[in-house]
Amino acid sequence: MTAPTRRERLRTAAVSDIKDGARRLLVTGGPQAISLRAIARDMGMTAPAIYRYFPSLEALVLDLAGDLLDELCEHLEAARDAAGAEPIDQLVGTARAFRRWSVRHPVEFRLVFGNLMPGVDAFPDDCGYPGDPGARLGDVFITPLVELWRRRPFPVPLAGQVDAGLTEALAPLREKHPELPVEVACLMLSGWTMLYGLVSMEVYHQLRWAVTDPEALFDAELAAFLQQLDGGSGR
Amino acid sequence: MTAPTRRERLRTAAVSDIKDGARRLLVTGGPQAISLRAIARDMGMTAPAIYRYFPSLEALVLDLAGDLLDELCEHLEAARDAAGAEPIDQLVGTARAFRRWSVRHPVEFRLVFGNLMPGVDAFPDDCGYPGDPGARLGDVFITPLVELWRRRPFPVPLAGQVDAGLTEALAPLREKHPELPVEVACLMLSGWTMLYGLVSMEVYHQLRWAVTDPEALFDAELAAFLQQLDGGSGR
DNA sequence: GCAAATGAGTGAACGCCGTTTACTATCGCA
DNA sequence: TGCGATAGTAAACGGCGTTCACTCATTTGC
Repeated sequence: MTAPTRRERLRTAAVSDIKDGARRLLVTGGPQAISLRAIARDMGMTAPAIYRYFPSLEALVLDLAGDLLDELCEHLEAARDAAGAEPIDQLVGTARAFRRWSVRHPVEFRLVFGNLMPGVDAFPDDCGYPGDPGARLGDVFITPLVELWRRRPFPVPLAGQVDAGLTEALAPLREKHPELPVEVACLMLSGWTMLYGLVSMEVYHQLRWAVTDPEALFDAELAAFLQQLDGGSGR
Repeated sequence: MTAPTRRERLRTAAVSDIKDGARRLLVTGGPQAISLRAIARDMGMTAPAIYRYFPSLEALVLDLAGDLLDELCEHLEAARDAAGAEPIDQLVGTARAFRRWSVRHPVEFRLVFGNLMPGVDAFPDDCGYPGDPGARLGDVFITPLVELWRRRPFPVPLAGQVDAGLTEALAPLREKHPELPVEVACLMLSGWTMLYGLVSMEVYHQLRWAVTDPEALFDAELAAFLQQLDGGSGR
């Protein structure tokens, strides 16, 4: 690892200037407002210059989405680490942080999770390799849950009710966490579905017909879910 | 109601031709591929002619989204009515039909639920007035559940655990269905969250990292939810 | 039956956009 | 000092939504 040359410094500065401009446009005008010409205008440049740094607009947006996902993951990891040593507290903190970030950054949430372009997606089909941002997001939630199960296996609902077909269908998830019984994997997915469903409905304003304060609903559903993981510990 | 004039017939025919073209572009190229010029080209016309029928591209897409939502609702109502007289069977049929339609029409699902443009949304903030397509979608699921509760109130989880804040937050939903206890309203929302979350994750390919066969997971989660509504009936 | 009004459609234009190409000036290194 | 790599430019192409002035057929009212 050698010191970056002057050229390299200028280049990375330009790259981050471009991405800053893209994000500014994203936040003020939505994903559609990101355009090479507008970014270049803001920087006092012409549009073709950006092609020295990104092969296309789509590549730029993809890169930006990756940064945003990283930012979200750091936010979540910080919240988890600040929540104390109890895995269940870590789950509460991480879930609340996920909602908070999403509600405060609705446009960014849309870019990362909204499947706006093919390829811009927090969940690539194959997110197995280490360092993959999708896997990183998953791990923030999975790690405390696995630790909770390791410390004190809780009485899992539906024990023994999961049939062979579902067991086989869950193969990708189970390969990554062979230590978990299939019922726990199932419970985990159900929790993630609830979390993702509630947050995206709130971000997209699809709960207003039913609920005035989405946070109250979120906290209640979160508590109900965690109760399932808390086999008679008397909390 | 008088018979439509020749002019009116030609006009409605042109309108539906335009929307057919828009949908064809939507299905083959995604929401971004809908363009006035492409629609006009397919019809052997020029783009400005479409402004005789729609005030803007956005209005056209909004109209198309409304049609698609109606189509989905009809699909769901047909499935519900075909599921027999038992409310719980109706819920199974409707939920499965929702997943089926969404998986088979992923681009349409995206246009209706994906919040692509401000205003294109199955869930307007105020969907109270009768005939509203958003309310119609809700009713397909709510009606059987209300009927189930009317026939045989089931032991509801969390009975008495819902605090005043959540009760107040659920006001919009409860005003529409005052006969339901707040715990049932809460359960209903939790079911819808699961349904919507699972289906949109499947449509957006955000489950591939965990599951090979999303239908198996869907059926399992659906069964687990319905079990909560089925207080000891021994089904 | 004929003139006026209405409606549908066209072509040209404006200002956006992504992207490519050819060209120029600058920077870093030998 | 000179040379290659790099960053930037201007011009152009084709596509887009939208507006405007205009033509032509159809309908309507007298």
